[in-house]
Amino acid sequence: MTLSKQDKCQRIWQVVSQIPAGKVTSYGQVAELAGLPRSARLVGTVLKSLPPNSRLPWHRVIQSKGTLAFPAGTQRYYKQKKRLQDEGITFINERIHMKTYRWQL
DNA sequence: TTCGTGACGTGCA
DNA sequence: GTGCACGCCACGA
Repeated sequence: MTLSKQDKCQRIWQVVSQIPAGKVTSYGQVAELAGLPRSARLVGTVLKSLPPNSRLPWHRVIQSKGTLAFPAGTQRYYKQKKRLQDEGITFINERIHMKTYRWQL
C-alpha cells in the first residue's frame, strides 16, 4: 500500500505517543510498528523535525544498542538522559539495559 | 534533478 | 567488543 509521507509521520507519532513512561523502545521498533520496516532513519528524521513544544515522548526512543542517538556530552544528549532518569530509567556506563526497559506490547 | 547527509538497524569479519 | 558495508528514505543545497 502506498503511504504518503504525511501518513508515515502520523503513524510514527502515534506509535511514539503510546510508549509508557519508564519504558524505552528503539527507532527500528517504532518504524516496524508504524508499518515501515527497515526505516529506522526515517523515524529519526521525523523526530528531528518535531516542534520543541510537542507533547510526544521522543526521549523514550533510543538506539537498539541501548545508547542515545546523540553524541555523549551534547546538550540534547544530556536533556534526553535526564528525562529518562526522571522516569526511573537507570543508566549503566552511559547506556540503558534494553532487556529490562524495552517496551513490548 | 541529482547528491550528500543523517536523532538507525542488521549482518559479517 | 569494534569496524565496515549496505539498506532505507526524507530533506536541503
